[in-house]
Amino acid sequence: MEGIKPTESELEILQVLWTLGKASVRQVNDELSKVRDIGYTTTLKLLQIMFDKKLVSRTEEGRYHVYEAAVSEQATQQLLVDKFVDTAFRGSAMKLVMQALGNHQASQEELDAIKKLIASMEQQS
Amino acid sequence: MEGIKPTESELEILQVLWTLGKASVRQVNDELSKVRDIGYTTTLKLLQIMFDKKLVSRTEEGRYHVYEAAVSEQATQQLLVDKFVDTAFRGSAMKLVMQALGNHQASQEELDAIKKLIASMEQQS
DNA sequence: TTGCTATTACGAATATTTTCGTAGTATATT
DNA sequence: AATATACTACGAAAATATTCGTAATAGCAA
Repeated sequence: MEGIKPTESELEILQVLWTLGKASVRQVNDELSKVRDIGYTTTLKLLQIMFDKKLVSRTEEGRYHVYEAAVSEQATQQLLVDKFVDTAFRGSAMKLVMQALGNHQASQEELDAIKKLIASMEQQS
Repeated sequence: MEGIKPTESELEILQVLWTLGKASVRQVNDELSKVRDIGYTTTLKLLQIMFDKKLVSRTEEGRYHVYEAAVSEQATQQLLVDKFVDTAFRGSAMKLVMQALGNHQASQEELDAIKKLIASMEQQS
């Protein structure tokens, strides 16, 4: 079903599409341009490549194309986390969790959510 | 002080060096070969590139070189996590934590360690 | 000594990713 | 109608990462 890892640039675009839902090349490019220098045709080309890879879908809306993410944020993030744990943490997801947890600010709500998740994990075993 | 992100292949090599401590090109190559096909001169070249980038240091031991990681595992992982959180989780480390936590096995010891860490974070605020 | 082996240096081929120029086409504007 | 504008398609340049071949050198074995 899944399995193809987006490149950095492709991920950037997916972020935009996950936020906007549907978007024209122009809209995507406008969003990217807020963050960094990028030409219109670069964005276009990326979307075309992603279309070939089936990372995005598109519909002809009149004369234009409207793009949409074809992979879910959840599934993609899971894929990336899995690979990342392997390459950067030698397979230890918990080391990653500790590292991420230890070096970033977390609100009480977030901490509560994690505690709840841990509690539910302890149930199972 | 730091800041340069290793490529995938470079990270593979760092993993080996973090495990072995010091190692010759031959030793590093032997380790990599266990995992995937890679020629000796490829490993050599990578180590030379990493030496230029100061990711590894080396000493002349007789006629050959002995390499050693010049960046710590901790610091490198932190760098990678930071970038990863940005590109894959739009800056939300907690989303990463939840995702990693939710989809991997964790022993009771690991869960306890995380609970302890969370408790100490709650203290601070 | 002569040849075999293990090593380093280095250039360059290959592969991958990112970027953009140019051409073609359709719509809007004057 | 002529021109300007907004888009798509596509090839290819540029940038980055990976791979390996070849040459030079030093030690070792015969």
